[in-house]
Amino acid sequence: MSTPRLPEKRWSIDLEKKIQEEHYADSESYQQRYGFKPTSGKPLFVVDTPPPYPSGTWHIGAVAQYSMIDVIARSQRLLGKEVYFPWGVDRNGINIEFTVEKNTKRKMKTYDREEFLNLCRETIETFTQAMRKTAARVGLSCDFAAEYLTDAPDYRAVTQSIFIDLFKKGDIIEDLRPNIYDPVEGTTIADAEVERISRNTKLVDVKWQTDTGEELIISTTRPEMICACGVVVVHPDDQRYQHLVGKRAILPMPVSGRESSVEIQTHPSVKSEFGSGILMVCSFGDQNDVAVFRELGLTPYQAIDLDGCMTEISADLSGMTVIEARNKATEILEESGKISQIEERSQEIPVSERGKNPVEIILLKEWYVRQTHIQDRMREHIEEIQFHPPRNRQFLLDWMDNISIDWPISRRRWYHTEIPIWYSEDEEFIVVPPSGNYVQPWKEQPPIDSRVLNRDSREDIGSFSEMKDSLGEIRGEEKVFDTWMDSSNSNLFVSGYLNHPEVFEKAFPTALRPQGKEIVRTWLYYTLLKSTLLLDKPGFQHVWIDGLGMDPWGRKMSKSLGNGIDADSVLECGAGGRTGSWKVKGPSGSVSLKANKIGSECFRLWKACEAQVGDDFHINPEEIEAKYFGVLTKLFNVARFASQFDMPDVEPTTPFPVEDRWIRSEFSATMETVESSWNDLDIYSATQALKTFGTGILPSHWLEMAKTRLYDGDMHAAWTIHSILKDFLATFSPICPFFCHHISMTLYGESSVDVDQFPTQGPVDKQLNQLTSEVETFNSEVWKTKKEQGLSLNAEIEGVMVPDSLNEFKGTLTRMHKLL
RNA sequence: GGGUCUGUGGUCUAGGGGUUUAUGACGUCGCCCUUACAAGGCGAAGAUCGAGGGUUCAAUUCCCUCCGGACCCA
Repeated sequence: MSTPRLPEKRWSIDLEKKIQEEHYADSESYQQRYGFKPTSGKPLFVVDTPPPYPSGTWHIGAVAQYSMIDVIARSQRLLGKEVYFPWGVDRNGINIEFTVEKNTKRKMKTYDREEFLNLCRETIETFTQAMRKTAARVGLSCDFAAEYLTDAPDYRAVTQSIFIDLFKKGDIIEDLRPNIYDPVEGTTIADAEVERISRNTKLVDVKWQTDTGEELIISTTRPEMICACGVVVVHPDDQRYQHLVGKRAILPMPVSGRESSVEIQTHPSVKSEFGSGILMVCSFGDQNDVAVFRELGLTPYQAIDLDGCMTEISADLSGMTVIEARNKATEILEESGKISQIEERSQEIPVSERGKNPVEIILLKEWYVRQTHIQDRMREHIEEIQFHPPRNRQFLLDWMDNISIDWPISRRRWYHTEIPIWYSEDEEFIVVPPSGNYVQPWKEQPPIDSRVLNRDSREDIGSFSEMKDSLGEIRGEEKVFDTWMDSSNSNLFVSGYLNHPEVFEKAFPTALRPQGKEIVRTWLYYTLLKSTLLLDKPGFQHVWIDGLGMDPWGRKMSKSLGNGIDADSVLECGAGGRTGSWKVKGPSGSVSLKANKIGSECFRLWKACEAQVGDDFHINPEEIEAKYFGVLTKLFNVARFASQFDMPDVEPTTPFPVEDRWIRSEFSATMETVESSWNDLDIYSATQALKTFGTGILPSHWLEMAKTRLYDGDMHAAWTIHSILKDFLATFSPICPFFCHHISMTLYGESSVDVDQFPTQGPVDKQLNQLTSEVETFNSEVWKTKKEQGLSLNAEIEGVMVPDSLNEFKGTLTRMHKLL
């Protein structure tokens, strides 16, 4: 008997790391293996990888999702597709600005703009490096050589070009509109960036008077906004107040530069049961106020300025911050006896997602992408996209039902893509750069081949070089884009839009958008909006929306709960014999979790097996190890066992014994399931099928039958085990690439990760497959009988009969169980 | 307050009107070092499918209400 060619007794994290490092060490062979070769002639499959946002450590839930995207990319290669699995890093945005502000303890706007941008770029680069390392460690087969950065000139140029195209088409407009504004960070934000937090506020019941001397009580949490009140409304069906309608209510606070009374009207949005049932509508206390103002055709008052301070119209409150003004207003009202009651209550208030600052609604001139007019067309396109799981399409449709205003895209920040526009001195004309340029209007002049457009009509007036002197002193736009304006091009960029038109033609709609469900309303929605506006096409063929990683008790992992688990700690668990331990805050106190070995292969296998796409998944390192490391050990040992027998050079031509025909037919059935699952992007089913076959029926039943023949050097048995194992490794390698690579290289000198055609097996023999459960049952019975009789499993046994239905298997079963 | 999704042995999961005495895995218990594997193998126990109603000849599966969880919105 020869020694196994797999010398290691079992799979280990150190072995895994060694393979991983070799795998990524030589970039030339790496690119040969995983680089995108658009001219290969194979059908293209472009993955719109979510470019991760570097922020220090990578979240374990995110890494789990990326590893599944990698499974898809690898399985598509296996199916013969030319896969582009890009590696991008999302580096624009307010987060990195905050990080720099925090690190240097200095606010952005106290810096020179250029100096601040450099600090951002340096900071984000260190985070980016750490991320690339984790990406390799978990086995991502991205095209790293073609790395794209969303803050790089080539990427930003695409964003700017798309902006100009949409502007020329009339899909981007400038307007003075109420905007959601973060006064602390000094920038406009979009609806999608607003979140709500619960906070205690004072609900003040203020006594108002009508012009006829009647008293009415109006409850408000924002007495400082009385100066911006445009109307007082009651519900049209509220019998208590019908006599008031049409009268005027006198503002209980002094105001300056405006009327001191407002009309009383009706509006259906009033909740009669809330407070007194009378509502003051201010410009702009909240979104409802905005809607009422628009519907009633009222002229808004500007009560808050860009610094978040009260304006002139608030008279005595002028110049105070909103909070100061609120307290002062309460004080003034109290002194003048106009408060009947103050109640503490908790209220949900809107804050900015990033800065957690209470937001205000302010009238500002901003840039918008028009979106309300195109919703129906978008829905038609969305119909054509295949969602995984199908139910998650609903997240998108629900969000779209709520779209009522256009998308504000300009921001008063710095580390973002600049709005590529210059204004003529008289503001009538704008200058835009030619497509493909990245420009920074706040510090540069327009490129010489820029065009001059009429600001309102968008008509092209002429070239900048010719008209230069007639424009007066031109002014570069200082504002930048919302980061989603960049992110929502990712599918266009990776599919070759503008830069590789010949690829784009074949690659769009982009094959796959994989993402988490928490950013459906932003990333997915905005991307689809753009493909509809720009190309009138669906942006994708498939959208794959995964669930969220949760802590072991089903709660979202977050810093504030202290229940987060760092990705590297899981991937490195077991390396160098070091065990992993985690302290996680559970619902009742801290819990210690321990694991001896996990690593990338076990981690990927766990995610592939544990949860269907779209389901939230609990992350517990102890469980990952306990449930899935054994699977690797088992498979490794099957391979190790096989590795002591040589594979015959050619398939034996003499007939195979029934047990070999049977297991090959079973394997064919498994391969059919696996192939169709990979085609459907169904990781779960593919993995389950492989696991069941590889750890169950193959070793437990067939191997036991074939053992003797293998030891005797039987060619049929050797051919059977190797041909199955080789194809098994190929189809399993999307899930555990390093594991399969190592075994296949050692045994066959070819890597399973290089297989680019789904292995074809012989036909399924239905009649043999029908005997499978009988074989399993019979084996179980014999094992059980031996146990009951106190016999060891390899002892001879008398009186057991092979049933007639398994007549064909009589010989092999008799030998296997040593039946007498 | 509203919407969407979700609730299956201790844990995680499959299934989805009758073929189900509900799948598999982990854990538990018992037995076994059997010429790949004790980081193994074999076997056993363990679930009135969240609760309550309804539709039906038949419900874990469909509908309603409630309870719990997640996400989103106002």
